[in-house]
Amino acid sequence: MDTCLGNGLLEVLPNTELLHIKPFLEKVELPLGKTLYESGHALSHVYFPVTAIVSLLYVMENGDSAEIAVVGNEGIVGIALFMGGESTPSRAVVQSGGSGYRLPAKIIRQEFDRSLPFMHLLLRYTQALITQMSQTAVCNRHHSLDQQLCRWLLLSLDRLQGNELCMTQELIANMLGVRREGVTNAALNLQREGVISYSRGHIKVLDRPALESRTCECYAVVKKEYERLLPPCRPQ
Amino acid sequence: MDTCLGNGLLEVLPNTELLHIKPFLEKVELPLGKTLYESGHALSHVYFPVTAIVSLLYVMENGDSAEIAVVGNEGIVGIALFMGGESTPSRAVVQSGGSGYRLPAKIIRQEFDRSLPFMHLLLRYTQALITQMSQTAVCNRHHSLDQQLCRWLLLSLDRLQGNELCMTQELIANMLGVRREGVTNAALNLQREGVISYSRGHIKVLDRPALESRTCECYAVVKKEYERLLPPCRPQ
DNA sequence: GGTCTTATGTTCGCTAGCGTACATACTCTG
DNA sequence: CAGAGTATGTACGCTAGCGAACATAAGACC
Repeated sequence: MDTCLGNGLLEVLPNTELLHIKPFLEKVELPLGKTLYESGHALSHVYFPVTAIVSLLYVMENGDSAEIAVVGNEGIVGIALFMGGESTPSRAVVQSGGSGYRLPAKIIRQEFDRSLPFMHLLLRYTQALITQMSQTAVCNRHHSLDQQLCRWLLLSLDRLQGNELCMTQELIANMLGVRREGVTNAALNLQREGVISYSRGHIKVLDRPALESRTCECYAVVKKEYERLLPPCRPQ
Repeated sequence: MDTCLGNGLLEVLPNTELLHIKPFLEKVELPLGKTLYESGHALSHVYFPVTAIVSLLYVMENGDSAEIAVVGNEGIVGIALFMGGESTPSRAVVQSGGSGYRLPAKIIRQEFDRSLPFMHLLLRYTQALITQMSQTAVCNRHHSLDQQLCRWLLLSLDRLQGNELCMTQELIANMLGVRREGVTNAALNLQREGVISYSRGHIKVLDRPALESRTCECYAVVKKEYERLLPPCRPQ
């Protein structure tokens, strides 16, 4: 079925609009660790993740990094292409391997300018993304590593099927911009309480409500904003 | 002169586009502390600051706050109106009193959808704003209060004429999301070195290069991105 | 089955920034 | 010019998270 592309943005797109870009949509595998674009480099495609999750992260001069936002099958990677900048000072890395679609830069720009519904959809998504970025800033400022780990797990979980994710503590530390030992500590706390079980890169979430009760308000704010701005299914 | 509106976005707008919105542009005073919009409330206008500076900040449930970004005469306040969300989970507060223009929600939406040049301009600005937000997240994660104060002073300075700004340490602390005492400390350091002089809400920057050398890379990243995305003057 | 690599756990001293409490000092107002 | 209010300076103990060094353990590879 054409309607079951697996990416939220593509799925809510009216059929006429979808037909325009369909010929140029290319299914791609997005293996863990793959860099979709590099800071300052012009983008060649936008990506619509399906089962993959992509992290937008900023890498500092000294190598330290921090995640700005995360994109899954609800969104699109490469907003700079239709926003007009061609590039951003951040990097996009596949945080959880999977599949997705990509669309050449030229096509997305054409369609964006041509079709108001398409444009409005992408802009609403962009606004949701902005909220996520803002909340990341707030969270980085005010909340504990424990809380942030919960938020991060929940955001990732929402973008996956199932309750398991493959991710070493080292990688999570990179995303959160903290020490690996800090993540170990926070993860142990959660494990001791039976909220998750962790083993060499495999995290199983055993008690999601507990995770939600331990995280800060940031998670709920972002989630609510995504729900408000992005209707869950294609209009009939 | 029509070309001397004093707001960067309005000034680079082609004449034909400017004529469309001119009748609806209303000059307004923006006194210090005025709230232009409140978290979650639908916006009635967008604002184009001229001599004022506006802070976008998030206020947490417990009252703590954190600045997400700052907007001066290079930008526009209320992007949610054309991005499609109508509201945001943040608040816009005048951080430095002055003047500006405002435009009714309906007009900005109309013009945005009608005129591609106008749309592209606003979207490029929005991308610059996104960079500022991202960098705020990074800075909150990795940099010291001293560095962040320098960044904040520079960002504010860039949006003002002259080298003086009116701002108590209490207010700066609110923006940065830190304790007032922390700001006192950082400001004292700068004062001792002759970089600034501080007196009851009046900050004079005595040595801007010194300020730039003490701040983190975040300031330069944001500044460069604004320069890249927003041409400095109206095309002839 | 032994070795190598990678992932996770543990420890220790250190520092930035927090929370709190209070001291000073400028400025406005009566 | 005295007193109130506001802005800034100072001090002290506390904690989260850092940096570094090292210990254990689970797969992976031969």
